[in-house]
Amino acid sequence: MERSERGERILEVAGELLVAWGYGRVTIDEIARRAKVGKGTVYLHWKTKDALLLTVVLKAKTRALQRHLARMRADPLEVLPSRMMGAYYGDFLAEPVLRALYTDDVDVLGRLNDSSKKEFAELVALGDRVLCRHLEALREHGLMYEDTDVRHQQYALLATATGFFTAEALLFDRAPDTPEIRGGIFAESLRRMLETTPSYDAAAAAAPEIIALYEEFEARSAEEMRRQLRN
Amino acid sequence: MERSERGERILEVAGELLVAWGYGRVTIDEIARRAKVGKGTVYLHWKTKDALLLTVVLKAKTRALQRHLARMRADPLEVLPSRMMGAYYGDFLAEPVLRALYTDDVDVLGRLNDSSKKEFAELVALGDRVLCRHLEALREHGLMYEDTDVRHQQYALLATATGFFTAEALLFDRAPDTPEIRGGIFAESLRRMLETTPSYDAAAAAAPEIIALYEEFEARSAEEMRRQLRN
DNA sequence: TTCGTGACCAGATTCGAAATCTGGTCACGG
DNA sequence: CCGTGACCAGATTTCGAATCTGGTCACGAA
Repeated sequence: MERSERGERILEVAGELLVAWGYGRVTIDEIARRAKVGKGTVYLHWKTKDALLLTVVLKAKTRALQRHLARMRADPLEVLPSRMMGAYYGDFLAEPVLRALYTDDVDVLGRLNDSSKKEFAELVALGDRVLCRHLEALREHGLMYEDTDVRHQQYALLATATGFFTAEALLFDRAPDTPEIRGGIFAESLRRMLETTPSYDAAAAAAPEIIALYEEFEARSAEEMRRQLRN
Repeated sequence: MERSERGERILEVAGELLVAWGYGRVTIDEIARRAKVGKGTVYLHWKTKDALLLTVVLKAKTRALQRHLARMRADPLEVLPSRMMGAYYGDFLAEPVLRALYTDDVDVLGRLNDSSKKEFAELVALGDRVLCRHLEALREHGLMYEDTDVRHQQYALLATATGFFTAEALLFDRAPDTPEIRGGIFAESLRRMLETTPSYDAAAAAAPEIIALYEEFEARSAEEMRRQLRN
C-alpha cells in the first residue's frame, strides 16, 4: 500500500467526517478507524489534527481553483469576474466542505477558521494580490470600468461575493428557487457592477497573464499543504 | 413623572446595556436600577424581557427608517436604491444597536435574532413586499433596468447589502479606510447593478407612492412595538 | 382607588470537581 | 524500517449543588 494513497484515504475520510460531524466532534481515532489505519499513522502524515483538517479545506479550495484554471484555459472569457465567480459559486455550493465553510460556518468549522486565519495569513495576502493584479489586467485590456479605484472594485467584488454566499444561508426562505438561478443573478450583478462589453479578443489577450497568476497561487497552495505534513 | 417618559428612559438604558453587555448578560434588575425604577415597573410597561429588548431593536430600526423617509421627502432622488442604501449604511453603522446587529451578531444579540424572526415574521414579510413594490415603482418610472425579473433584482439588492454589512466585520483588515468610502462603494455598486441614468422628474413622480409604502411600514412597526407592551 | 415597588418563587443558569475523552508520543513488534 | 496502539497529560464533559434571574403579586404610598 502506497504512502500517498494512504494519505489520500485519510484526507477523504477526514473530509466526510468534518462535514458530517463538525470540527469539534471529529476525532483522530475515528478518522484512523474509518481509514483502516492505526492512529499513529495519521501522525506519520500530518503534524497535528489542525494541520490535517486545514489540508482538507485547502484541498477542496485547490480543486475549485483547478476547475477555474481549466475553464479559463478552455475559454478566455472565463477571466471575467462575472463568469469566474458565477462558476465558482456553483463549485463551492457543490463541494460539501466549502459549502459548510460559507454557510454553516461556526458550527461545522469551529475554530478551524481562526486557525486558518493565522496559519494562512500569507496565503490570503497572496490571494488578495492575485485578485488585484487580475482586475488590473482586465482594466488594462478594457474589460472592466476604469473610472473607479481598482482597490474599491476589489472590495466591491469581495463584499458582494460574501453577500451572495451568506445570503445562501441567511435568506434561504426568500431566495429564488435553484442554485443555478441564484448563481446567474450573482454573475449578472457582478457583470453590471464591474464589466464593460465583453470582447473575446481582449479576453484572449489578457488570459495568459491572469492564468499565470492563478497558477502561481495554486503552486503556493500546494506548498502550503506540504508545509502541513510531518516531513 | 410621566409614564411614557419613564418608558423612554427604560428603553434608553436597556439599549446602552444591550450594546455594552450583550443580550445574555443584561438583567432586568440592572435596567431597573439604572433607570431608577422598581423592577416591577419594567413589567408594567413590557410583557417580557424579550419584548423590551425587541422594542429596543425595533426602535433603532424605526429611527433609521424615519431618517430615510425624511431624506426621501426632501430629495426625491433618495428613492434610488443606491442613494437609499448608501445613506442607510451610514445610519446603521452609526447606530450602536444596529451596528451590533449587523457586525457582532451572535455575541451581542444572542437569541434575540431567533426571537425576532418568530415574533416579527409578519413584519419581515411586509418589508419584503414593500421593497418589491418600491422596485416595481422605480421600474415603472424608468429608473431601474427592466430586462431582469424584479424578484431577482430584489435578491441581488438584499444579498449585496448583506455582503457589505458582513464585510464590515469580515474584511475589516483589508477594507478601504473610512466608512464613508465603503458606503460610497456600496452605493456605486448598487447604482451600476440596478439603476438607469437618474432623472429628477421621474424620481419626483415615483416618490409619493414609494414614500407611502414606507409610511405604511413605519405604521406597522409602531403597531408591532405597541403589541410588545403590557396593555 | 391607583400606581409603583421589591420580596419572593420556580425554573434556568452557572460552578466546580470528578470522570471521561482526545491529541499526540513512542517503545515495540512484524 | 515502517506501522501501531497503549499510554500520558491536559482538555472537555458531566452532573448535582449553589446561585442567579425573569416574572408575579401582596402591600403600601399617594
